[in-house]
Amino acid sequence: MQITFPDGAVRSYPDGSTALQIAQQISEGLARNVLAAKVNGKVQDATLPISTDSTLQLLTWTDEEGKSTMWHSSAHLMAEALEFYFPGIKLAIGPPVANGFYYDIDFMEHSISEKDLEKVEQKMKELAKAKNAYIRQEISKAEAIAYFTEKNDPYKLELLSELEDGTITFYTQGNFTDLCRGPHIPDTGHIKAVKLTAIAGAYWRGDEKNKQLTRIYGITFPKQAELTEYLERVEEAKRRDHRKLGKELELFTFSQKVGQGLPMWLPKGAALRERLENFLKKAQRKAGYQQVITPHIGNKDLYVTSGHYEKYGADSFQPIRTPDPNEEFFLKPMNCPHHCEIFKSKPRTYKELPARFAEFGTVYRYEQSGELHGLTRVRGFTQDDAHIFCMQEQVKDEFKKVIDIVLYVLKTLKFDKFKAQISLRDPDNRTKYIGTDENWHKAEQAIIEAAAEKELPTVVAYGEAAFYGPKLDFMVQDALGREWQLGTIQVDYNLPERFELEYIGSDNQKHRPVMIHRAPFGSMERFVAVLLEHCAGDFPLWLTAEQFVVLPISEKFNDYAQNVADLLNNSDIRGLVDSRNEKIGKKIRDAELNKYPFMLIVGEKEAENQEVSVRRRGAGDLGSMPLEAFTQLVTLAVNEELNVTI
RNA sequence: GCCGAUGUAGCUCAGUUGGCCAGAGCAGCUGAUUUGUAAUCAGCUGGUCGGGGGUUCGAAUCCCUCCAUCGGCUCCA
Repeated sequence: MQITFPDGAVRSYPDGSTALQIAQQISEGLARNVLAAKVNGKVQDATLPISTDSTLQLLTWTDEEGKSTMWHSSAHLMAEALEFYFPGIKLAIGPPVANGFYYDIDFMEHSISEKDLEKVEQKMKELAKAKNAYIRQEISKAEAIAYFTEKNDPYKLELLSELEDGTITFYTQGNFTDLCRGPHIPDTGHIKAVKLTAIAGAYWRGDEKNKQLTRIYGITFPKQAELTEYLERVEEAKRRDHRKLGKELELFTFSQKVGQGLPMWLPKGAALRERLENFLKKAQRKAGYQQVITPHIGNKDLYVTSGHYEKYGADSFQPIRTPDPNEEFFLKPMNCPHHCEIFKSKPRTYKELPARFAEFGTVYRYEQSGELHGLTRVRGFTQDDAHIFCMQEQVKDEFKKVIDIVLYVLKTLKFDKFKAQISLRDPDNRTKYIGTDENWHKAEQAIIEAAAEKELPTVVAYGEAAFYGPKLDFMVQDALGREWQLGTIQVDYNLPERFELEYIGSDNQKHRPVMIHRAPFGSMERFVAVLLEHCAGDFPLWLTAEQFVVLPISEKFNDYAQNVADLLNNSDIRGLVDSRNEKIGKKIRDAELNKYPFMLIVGEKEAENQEVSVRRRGAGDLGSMPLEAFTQLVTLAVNEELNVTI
């Protein structure tokens, strides 16, 4: 048979050769590293015979598929070790994930805590050393059912009941056999370093109505050094954690007395947020948006009309009562109903469309307590919201303009690695959504077409739409690689109908506008959180709280230092004086740690020559220069940061 | 909400076979020093050991409960 390699080389091998044998012929070293094989584009065991002409890619640790194969095999190894210590446990599923693997397990009468993990790790290493082969076995459904009936594992039996006879395989290594479609690494010997990272609860099949199983997360490596490196990366991520940086940089705080998930912005954080808001307001002004302001609460009727009451009423903050027993108000969970009423406040004509109402609107949502997370998931937050009311034929164009704003925001803040996700309805569960099929179809098409015309690389996610409409979401990762949705754009045909919005067309007839919801940041809270982790607290110069700090050599120069600061502040360069009675080395150290971008050191020489000695954070001494030269330096740097084309 | 873990000074952390008035570094305050590119020295202040209840002669330490936080799950208008 002819085997074609990724580099295009073609060689012949005896029919029935395995990928591992082929690797051995190339080199022993390669064979030792082969974890799996990609045959004709499909990943399979390296030990599986190949019988026809094929393309072959030998997968090792450097390939994503190689990694996930090893982690999948590691899940089996962990299961074997767990069965050793906890006989009778019931295994559910154990797949590889982005960083390692997990296994969901019903521990029955046993209980496990983090203290047990170490001995499980040890057992895994011991079993790995035995170099047990992962043996694949095709098995009939009846036999498979018999095996797991004997083992009394209801989860595997449930999985089996959904599989077709003739497609079922078992994998065995050492004393452990699992229902598994594979593929797996050749033997356990490849697993050299093991770390079990967490114990968590997880519902069987991801449904909270089902029993909660115990999920154990772990990660393995072919070398101890790689585990060490991985653990260092995790430590680095913790250093970038926005909760830690937010505290250190005094940006925001929480209080038990105020309540869970209710952030308070400290002076520096509030100033930062204000700069972000002004940055976006400016971009929006150019794009024809008008700022509006609406109250924090709304009458129950508003949300009955919008559909939120029915959908979320019971699970949200409960109504605010008044002396009038017939009156109920709700904290607003979103701004769109208010904006619909603004649209309705007077008769509209096609000439004023698109109408774009923008508001930094603070909303309140009762998120489950276990879901709250720093600034990324909170109960009270401010959306950089706007609603565009337009004619059907304007939808696509408006949508594209919004994409431009989102890209402008992301680019200016150097988010190069974002994901654009088209969130559509779950085709199997339409009851979750309000509105007609026809409207949904129109809205989904508008998004798909606009994204395509903007040549935005997108992924489609079914079931991720909002209950009233499909979305285009922009996702960015935090320091630990968790994905967060920031910017979002949504086309909505439903609310205009529910609110009976109308405009007079050029035909002098009444028409229904289409609504676009959009928030380029998403929310100020989440955006600042992700931005903090993205830049590790080193904000761009235009955004940072203090752009400079003047460091007098001794108290004798405090007056001159204050003079310098005042002059710079008057030219809209932000900063302050460190007039503490400390040595210059100490002041520099503190300034570096406080992430001030520029340190202006002033002593006798500078005072005499009316200059400042400039030190750039991270870069060091830039020499001394007149104040105007420094002003120019900062202005140029800021302009460059903000001069972004998309 | 669920599973697992954590909670000691503003911050980072010591302190468990239960036992003198609970410790350190940093920060803060006071004083000395008047300083040239990443930590000057000395003294001092600061804690209902997350809250409440219990066991005990005695609890930061053991038990119960509530709260908050962290890692996940479910959820996310």
